Amino acid sequence: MLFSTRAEYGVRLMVELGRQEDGAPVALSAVAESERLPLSYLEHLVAKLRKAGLVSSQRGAHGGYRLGRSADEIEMLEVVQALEGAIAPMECFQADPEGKVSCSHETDGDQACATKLLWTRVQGGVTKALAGTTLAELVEFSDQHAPASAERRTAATAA
Amino acid sequence: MLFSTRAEYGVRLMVELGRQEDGAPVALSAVAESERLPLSYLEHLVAKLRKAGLVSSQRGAHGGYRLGRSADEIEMLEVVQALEGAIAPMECFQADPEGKVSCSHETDGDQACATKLLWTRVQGGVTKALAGTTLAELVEFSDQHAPASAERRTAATAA
DNA sequence: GCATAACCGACCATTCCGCTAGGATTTCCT
DNA sequence: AGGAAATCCTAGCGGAATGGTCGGTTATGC
Repeated sequence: MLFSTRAEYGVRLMVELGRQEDGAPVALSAVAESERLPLSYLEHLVAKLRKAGLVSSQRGAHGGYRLGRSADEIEMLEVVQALEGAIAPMECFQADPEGKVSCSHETDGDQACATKLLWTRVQGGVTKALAGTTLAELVEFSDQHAPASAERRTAATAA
Repeated sequence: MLFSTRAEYGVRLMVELGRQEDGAPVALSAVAESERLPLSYLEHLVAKLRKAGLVSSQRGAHGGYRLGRSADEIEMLEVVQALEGAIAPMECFQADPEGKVSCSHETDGDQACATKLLWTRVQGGVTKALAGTTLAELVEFSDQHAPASAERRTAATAA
């Protein structure tokens, strides 16, 4: 498994927030209910998203969370990074912002273990996929394939 | 971390085997020494590679391991899969051979959670990177950047 | 027959994952 | 003023995976 459920749950959470057209904050309990995820676990995840500035919060009654900025300005790389930590294919692997990578096995002047070539490509593949997808895309996809969710959320209280 | 040290060590092992031009089998202890990896742990890893047919073994004195086929016919996707198991970005995610994906959240007729779009892209990115790299490439890279390793191996006994 | 090596299975310490619990704090509504 | 509703924070916990170790068995060359 490349990623843990943190990324899965967190992305679901972000999509749910993105579906809210008006600026009204969404309570975490509503997200937990409609996505059927444990509320107290979501609290931990949303904390990471908040610290990364991807969501903003409003405390107190009728409070909740909203996106930190417009959904089409949020690329999923940021989201996954906030949830899972820096993305590296391997323990020894560290990439600086410019995409340059370094490997901790490169001690004693010994440059470039052979695996570096491979992990660099993998790293490139996954970051490209993540950075090339915006939250807005996922929200749109979600609206197309599950337009009933708005009603589901209100109907859930009756069930 | 996308992958564990299993992939790292296992790939290093494969590269080391690939550097052996003649068909002579390489003892695991030699690999362990020159790569400075724990021998008994390597045994477990090489077992997975053998079961996948990526290496063949010769038992007894002067035995060891050699590549199951030519290095340029081994794509790294196979290697990593053998070591880490099926590659899926997420727990709920399963891809059949044709690349079609299914998500376990798609129960009760509910098709396609929004995250599926994202994970499909990620999956594509990493498998493309892995499948597009052959062991031969890594071996060549290794020969270029650390041509001293052959001498290092024999000199290691003196050190 | 002995050294060398591949094999195999059990175990083990540490860390991570997924989640719960319990509280404190802020805010709205009446 | 005083709930109720919500975010926030810290601590813990059971289970699984990680990254090994160890001891023993089998096969093979010299």
